[in-house]
Amino acid sequence: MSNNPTFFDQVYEVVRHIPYGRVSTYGAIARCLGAAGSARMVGWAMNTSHTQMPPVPAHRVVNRNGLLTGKHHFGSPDAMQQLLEAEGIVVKNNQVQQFETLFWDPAKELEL
DNA sequence: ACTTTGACTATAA
DNA sequence: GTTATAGCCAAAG
Repeated sequence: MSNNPTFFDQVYEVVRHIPYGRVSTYGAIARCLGAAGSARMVGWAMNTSHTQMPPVPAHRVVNRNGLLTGKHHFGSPDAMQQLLEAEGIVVKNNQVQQFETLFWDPAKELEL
């Protein structure tokens, strides 16, 4: 158990706190961790999220435009969209509809 | 220890 | 509306 708590672990925890049927963005998560600007690190953390336990609902994390940028990193390129649709989220052209309504800001909902 | 990368974001043209 | 470029920062190779 030589795991040292890293930036990644913080990302995983925040992503797990994303409620059902909601989505968040990399920048919002990074900013919540006090690392505003490190949005790329959040995405990279997701890359190793599959090695984390419990699994991280990475499908609820999209880019700032509500676009499913990381869908290619799932088992199937459409897995992410199907997961989102399974939660009642409407996805069209790889973009989350009503994104601003479904957007869940950890720094606002979690920290408040 | 150094270089490359990467599921981003913001601004500019 | 798009495309291009720069900034960003921490982990992986």
